[in-house]
Amino acid sequence: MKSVSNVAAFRPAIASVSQRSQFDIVIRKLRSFDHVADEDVSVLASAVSGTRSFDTCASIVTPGKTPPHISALLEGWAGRYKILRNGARQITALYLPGDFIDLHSFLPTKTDDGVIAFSGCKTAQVSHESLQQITETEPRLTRLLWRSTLAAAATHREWLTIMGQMSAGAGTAHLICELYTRLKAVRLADNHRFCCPITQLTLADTLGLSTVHLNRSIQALRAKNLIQWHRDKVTITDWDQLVDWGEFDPTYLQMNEPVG
Amino acid sequence: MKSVSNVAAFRPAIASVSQRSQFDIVIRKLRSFDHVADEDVSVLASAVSGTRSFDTCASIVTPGKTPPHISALLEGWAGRYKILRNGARQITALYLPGDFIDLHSFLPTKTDDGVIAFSGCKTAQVSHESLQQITETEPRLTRLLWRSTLAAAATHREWLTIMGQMSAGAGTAHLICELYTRLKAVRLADNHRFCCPITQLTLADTLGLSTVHLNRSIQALRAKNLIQWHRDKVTITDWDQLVDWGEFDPTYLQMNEPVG
DNA sequence: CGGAGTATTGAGTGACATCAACGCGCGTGG
DNA sequence: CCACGCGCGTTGATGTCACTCAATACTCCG
Repeated sequence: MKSVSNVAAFRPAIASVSQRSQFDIVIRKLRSFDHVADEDVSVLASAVSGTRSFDTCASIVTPGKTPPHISALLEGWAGRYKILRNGARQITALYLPGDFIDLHSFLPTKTDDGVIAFSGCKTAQVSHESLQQITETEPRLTRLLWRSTLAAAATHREWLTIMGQMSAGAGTAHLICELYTRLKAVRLADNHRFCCPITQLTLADTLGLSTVHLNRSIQALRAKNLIQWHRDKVTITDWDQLVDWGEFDPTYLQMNEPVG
Repeated sequence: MKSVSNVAAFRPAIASVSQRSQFDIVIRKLRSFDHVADEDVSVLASAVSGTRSFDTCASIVTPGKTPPHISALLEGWAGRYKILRNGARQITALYLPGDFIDLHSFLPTKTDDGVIAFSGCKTAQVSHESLQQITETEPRLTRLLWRSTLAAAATHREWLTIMGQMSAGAGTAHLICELYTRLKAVRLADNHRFCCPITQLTLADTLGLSTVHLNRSIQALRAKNLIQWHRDKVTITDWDQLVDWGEFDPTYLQMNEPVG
């Protein structure tokens, strides 16, 4: 666990034009699931009360504390994690731009896990009250938001399969396919290339591997000419084989458009 | 994968008195999360269109097929699973009496996993249309159902932590604690004893272990005098130590009452 | 130019998997 | 009632994937 300097910049409560256009990424994400009515877009966008910025390694949600609002990620990568007594850390979710981070927190749920920024991040906030109101008056939008939490749960199940049954190499391939597919859905990746701002340590904690072994798994993928990985630039040089090796089937991501 | 003889017994669509009392277990489960209004109980119970019975090893949801209705488990244990090319099976969820099995299926989600009965099971059905209607007119009940899917997601994250970071023995201890706690919440367990109708093979596929190693993990727990396990009867002889060894914190189960 | 963080490599160890055999309880059929 | 077979639990021997420890490179940054 790194230091936790939370550089939060509160904005005025009235959604500005620029704020709204930043929020587009969230709409793009929701549209990747299904058609979204313009009216629902308006309702959701106007529910945003402000944005916050986080430095790398800043704590977005502190373990054990229920945040006073729900957040959607506008920029950067973040992740949910849990720490065990021996210091081991498991990343249980990776949040990419457009993802809701803790949509579940508006229901009086308790969690003992935290959310950390893996790169510089910006989030948009919606108050619990606003979301509660949406569930009262906007059933269609409510179903859409519910659905986005269900897609997250399906991703959890896929990761369970990776960790329980797949080899380190296959799991790594699978995760790379997932990240590319999710980024592409919000137009942050294309041509089998994407920017991966997180370290191998983070990826290792996600896959339940040691950094050493993850590194060797990545190198095995390189040796097979399936990927290139230089600093934070990842290029998938053989998508079909990577998909095959990782047994990646994007069905669980619930997207309505094909991948390529 | 065993044979799949689906002995389904359809009942008339009008909920009978006995059917309604069977459905009580689902209400008990929902009440374990939060207070449930009597009106919501009525609405939900009247949405039940019938029950079905399944033999051990019967397929409750066939992989790849979207079921025409959603199901809640009234009796028996079931589980969601995914099979890989090499035949490896990962159990991604264990369903106990009172749990909704595929509450997510009413939203047009696709899944390539299946649900299988681990013991004789009975389910109650609610049509997608009824559930859709509930989301239109019953926001409070909708939030409650949403919440139950969020608790399932939190359980997935806990299992990710088990599989990624915990030893086989600690993970086994954790799962035993979880099962007892969940069963106790619906009054199917007490006094640190419960009936576990599933085989070690199933538990091993849940924890991502081989049967041999799971068996040795269980025996280690026995040797420490933490549990007794004879046929399908499990007795936790030292709850505090089992909780400690498995680092079990029931927070993620979202229950509003203490455990003991 | 030094230092911190990250990536990479090597060597040794350990946890868990695999393979194989045996016991045990239970249901079934003779 | 017993013989048989099947599913499941248990045990031992052996193999291997991934972890740990440790050291070295690379890159960025001050």
